[in-house]
Parts: sequence; C-alpha cells; structure tokens
Amino acid sequence: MPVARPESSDSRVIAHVDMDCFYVQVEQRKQPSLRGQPTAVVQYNSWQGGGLIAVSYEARKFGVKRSMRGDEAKQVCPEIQLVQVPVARGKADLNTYRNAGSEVVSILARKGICERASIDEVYLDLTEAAEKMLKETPPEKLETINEEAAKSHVLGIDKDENESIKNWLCRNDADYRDKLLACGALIVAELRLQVLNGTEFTCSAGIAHNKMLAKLASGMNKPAQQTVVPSSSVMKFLEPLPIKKMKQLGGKLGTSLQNHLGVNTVGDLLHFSEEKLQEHFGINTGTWLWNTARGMNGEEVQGRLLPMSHGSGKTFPGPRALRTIASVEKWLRELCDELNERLQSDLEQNKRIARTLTLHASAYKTNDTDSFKKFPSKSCPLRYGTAKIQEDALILFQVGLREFLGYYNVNTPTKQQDGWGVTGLSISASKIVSIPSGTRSIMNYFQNQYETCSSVKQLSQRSIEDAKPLPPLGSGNHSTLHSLEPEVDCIHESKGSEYAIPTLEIHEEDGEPCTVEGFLSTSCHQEDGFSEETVALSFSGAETCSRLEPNQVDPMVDPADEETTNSLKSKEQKRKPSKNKGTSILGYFQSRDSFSKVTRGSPCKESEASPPAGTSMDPTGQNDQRRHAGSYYYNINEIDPAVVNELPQEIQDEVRAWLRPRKQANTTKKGSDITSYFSRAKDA
DNA sequence: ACGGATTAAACA
DNA sequence: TTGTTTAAT
Repeated sequence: MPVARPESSDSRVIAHVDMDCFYVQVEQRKQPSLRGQPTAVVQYNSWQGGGLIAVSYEARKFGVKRSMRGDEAKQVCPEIQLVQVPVARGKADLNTYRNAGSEVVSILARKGICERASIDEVYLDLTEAAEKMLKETPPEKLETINEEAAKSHVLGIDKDENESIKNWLCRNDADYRDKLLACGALIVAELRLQVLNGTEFTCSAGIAHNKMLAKLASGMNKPAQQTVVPSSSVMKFLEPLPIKKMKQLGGKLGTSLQNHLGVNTVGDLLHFSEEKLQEHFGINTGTWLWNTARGMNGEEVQGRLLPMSHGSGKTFPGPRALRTIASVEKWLRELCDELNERLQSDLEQNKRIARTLTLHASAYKTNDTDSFKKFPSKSCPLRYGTAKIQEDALILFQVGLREFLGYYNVNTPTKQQDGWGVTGLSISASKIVSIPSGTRSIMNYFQNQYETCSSVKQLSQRSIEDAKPLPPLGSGNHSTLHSLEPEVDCIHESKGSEYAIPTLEIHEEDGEPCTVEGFLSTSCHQEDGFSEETVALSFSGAETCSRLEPNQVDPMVDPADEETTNSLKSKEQKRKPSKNKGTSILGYFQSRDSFSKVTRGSPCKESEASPPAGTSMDPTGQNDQRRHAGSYYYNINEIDPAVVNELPQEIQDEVRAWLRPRKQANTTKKGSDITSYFSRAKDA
C-alpha cells in the first residue's frame, strides 16, 4: 500500500495538527460544566453502557481507554461523565463533530497549504510562510517569543535546561533547515492559539520536514503541546520506535515485518537493503519501507479542505441482523436520508456534487455451504433527491443480494428469511466535483440524471437476465419492479458530439414549502422522438419530493414517518470566546475562567450558516478537479432565460453571470472564472 | 458474530 | 472502471 514518492531533499516545513480527544472537547464546549472532569463520549447506551469513542485526559489517568464499554469505564472510574453521541434516524449522528472539525480547518487553512486528514487532524505545509518569516522577521531578532512557542518540545534538546528552547528557536548559528523549523514552530504556536480563540478547542502539533515525522511528533506530547523534530535528531528518535507505531505499519504489513523479518523497531529495519525489502513487499512498498526507516517521506500535503466522499452506515450485530427486505429497505431509507442531507449541504455550502453512489453491506448466510462469502459492494451514478437515492440504493442492495445468495436462486417464493441476515449497511457518495463554472457542471449534472436512470436499471437488468428473476424480492411490488421494466435509453451517446441543453419544465405544483427551491423536472427529448423520459430533480425537501415523484415507492411498512426531518439546524449560536489575554494556552484558560460567562460578545457568523472549512469559491488549495469534465459543447443561445429561474438558487447566480453579456468581465474572480470558461468552451 | 462510523487510497 | 482490501481515527 504505501508508495514511495520521489522526495525532494527536504527543506519543507510540515506540521501535523491533532485535536485533543476531540469529541470530548466538542461536548465540553456544549456543556462547560464537564470541563476538567473525567469525561468520555459514548455511542449506543443500550448494550453494556455503549462503546467509548473518545476519552478525556482526566479519565485516561484512571485507565479508561477507547474501545471500553461504558460499564467498564464506570468500574475503573466511577466519577466518569459519559456523554452520548447524538442520535438521528436511529443511528449515531456525527454531524456536530464534523462541523466542529470544519471550524478548526477554516482557521488552520489561513496559513499555508492545508489538508484535512480526518475529522480532527490536519496537515499543513508551511514552507513558504516559514521562508518568508526567516527572511523578514527571523526569530533571532525577535525580542519576545510567543510564549506558546517557547513551550515547544524540541527533540534532542533538553527541556529542563534554562531557556534552552528559546535559545534553540532563536539560535543565530543554526542550520538553515533548523531555522526554518523554528519559524514553523512559531507559526504553529500562533495558529494553535487562534484555534483556541476561535473554537475553544486545544490541539497538539508536530513540526518536521515531512508528514511522517510531523505526525509522529504531534502525538508525542499531548494534550495542548507541540513538538519539533530537527533533522539531526531523527535517527535517534526513530531507532527505538516500534514499527507498529508508524503510520501504515499498524496493521498486517507491520505484523508481517515482525513475523517474516523479525523487525520490531525502526532501527531493526535499517539492516535490510532496499532490494531485500522489495523482494518481500514489492517494489513500491519496499522502497517506501527503506525510506521510512530513515525518516524520509516525500508525500505532499494535499491542498484539500473538504472530504472526498460522504457516507452513512450502521451495523446490526448478531441478533439484530436484518432478515427481511422490508427491514433492509427501512434502514436504507434512513441512511439515504442522512446522506441526502449531507449532499444537500455540500451543494449549498460548497457547490459540489457527487457523482457515484455506492452501497456496502455485510451479511451472513445460514444453512449454506459457502456461508463466508462477502457481500459485494455495488455502485452506480448518483442522482440527486432523497427518493432517487433511496430507490437506487435499494436496487443496488438487491443486485448485491442475489449475487451474494448465488444466482439461479429460482427460489420458491418463500419470501421471508431464507437464511440470510444483514449485519451492516452503508451507502456513500463519492467522486465529488465542484461546480465552478455553472455551465459545464450543470450540463453534467443534468446529464447525470438521465444516464443514471438507465444505468442503474441496466445493472439490475443485467443481473436479471443473467439470473432468472428472483421472486419479487421482498415486500411487494413497487419501485423495484418498476425499475426493472424495460426502459428507453435516454443516453445521448455523446463523446464529443454537439449538445443542446435539455428543456426544463416546471411543474408548478402548489406552493413550495419553505426551503425548497422548487421542484424541477427535466424532460429529455431524444432526437428520434420516441424516447422521452422525465426526470425529477429535487434540491431539498425530501417529503415534497416523495409526494411528487412519479414512480414513487409508496411506503409499505412505513413506520418511518415518525420523525419529520425537522433538522432545523439548531443554532445554539454559542458564544465566541473573548479575545483572550494570555499568549499561551494555559493563559487562555486562566483568563477565560474569570469572565467566561460575561463576554458573550459579537455573534460570530462563522459557524452560523457560513461555509465551514474550505469555503467554496476558493479552491486555491484544493486539488483542481475542474477540468476533468468531459467534453460537452452547447450553445448559449439555446438557453431559455425563464428556465434559469427554476435552477437552485446558488446555481442561478452563476448561470446568470454566465449568460450576461461579457462586457464587464473580470470584475470579480468568480466572474472572470466563468467567462473564461465560457470562451474556452466556445472555441472548442 | 460487538470497536462503531467514517474516510482514504492502492491494487486487481 | 468497478470492486476489494487495508488502514487510520
């Protein structure tokens, strides 16, 4: 898996920032009385007190560990405060943590290149900022050093020695690379303070010349501290380290290193030649291992502030396994509903759309020989709108199920459980692309809607042909059956051919409910006439959608109506911490406690409705996913202006800007982007 | 077949 | 490309 990258003889300044017991901190911010107490976040209180997923440092002193059950935790630490993960749609809902993570990212992204590595971790490439600082305001001429930076740990430097850290940071005769790291340390200290001020969260960080070392360092002194790894101390630092602690070696690869080569520490690994390692682990992994042992790692910090996929899943362990299609369908609906909500906000906030829908499941088979088969994952193009996602997800499941059970299951309609049970379900949306230029993406977007409808069907169609129809799998006759009907092919075979924008018509069904942008339904007229299919897009308002949906599944077992997706973003617009006094983390808390309640200063709109982390328009740091789009051409004159009104609001704006005569181009960045897109598309 | 829910990335 | 596998938090 690990792949060696050509590494630049490294003078980069890389930081890894890791939030301290993040979920706990999120809960403590929400409920400040928990601060300073042994606390853990737990999900699913039902069985043995639920499973811990985050543990405060106070609780760790008692030996409480992640992956303990709530009950165990109580035993070793009776005082422990257990906070439950929010539940929505019958499952854990991690959105509050995701959003909190975005708050952090949006602060950290202010300096350098920022990569959101997980919900609570970030990599930063601060090389440029460090170089600049070194040139303009080198630490050696600073008279005061950031207090927090002065508290850094520097590997190889004795912390107890007087002023030694300060001295190291400001050393005049230091190695150039060390000076850069020193600047990095100052910058990171500053950023960590900004994070604290902006979010009330503490974090720890590692500063080094590459990602691997930075990551190792960030974990060395927690919580709320930072650690620098000068090049000169890398070897001594790495040598005694158990390989299993290294990223990527925590699993099977690390184990096989131990078992086959007797390698237990990084130092042990040094004794093997690159060739030898390549023999054992392949060319790429071999080289990667060889480099890793020497503290070398060329991986770059990806400029990516937003996740590349969204998923929603749930496990149904043991006795809770799902044994009927009806129950699978019910849960699938919940999962799809959540996924839809997240796709929705990604569209609104970041102007991104996902193009692939994937279903994963795990299941067992009873009374069958090969009961250890894996449930295959299936995917298809993603169509927006809850109902469509639900419909497609169910089809994907059914396709997977019949493959799982083995075809030729011309099964006698014993429609109940024939010895299978589903122990896990998850759906995810991937291949997310941003909508930079309205136009082209919109075309893709609509096109997607057609392609999809036939292509999912093709998938299930194929499996039907291959495998003689299953009896109406599960519950009765609805969507599924419909979707299996022969359908007209609406795909324009298009590679490079000329395109006209599909006509959009509105079904002005009675007034749209609140947030709904309008329900718009697209009809696609094939030139040959015969095929016409209507595709409905809904950008919000799941309920509306289901009502209007032409071939909508009518809720069969539908108990799922209990909870109207209120989901009104509970904006408990929490206080924004006062501008703090102390220049250190400790100082922050000290000053903070004294007047914590008083200063409910200006509402910070940041967390309100504003885009979280990687704010849409500026994908500066982001991987440029823009130019991937296939080649479609279209004529601006064919766009009926009236149609624009029916597009989702955020797309409307872009289209308008795009449609407008380009006289005053280049006013805004956005405008120029779009126009340039247009002209490019036009000449093409 | 209890460490759940997510994410990412490399490989076949 | 899709689907599978590994790994991490």
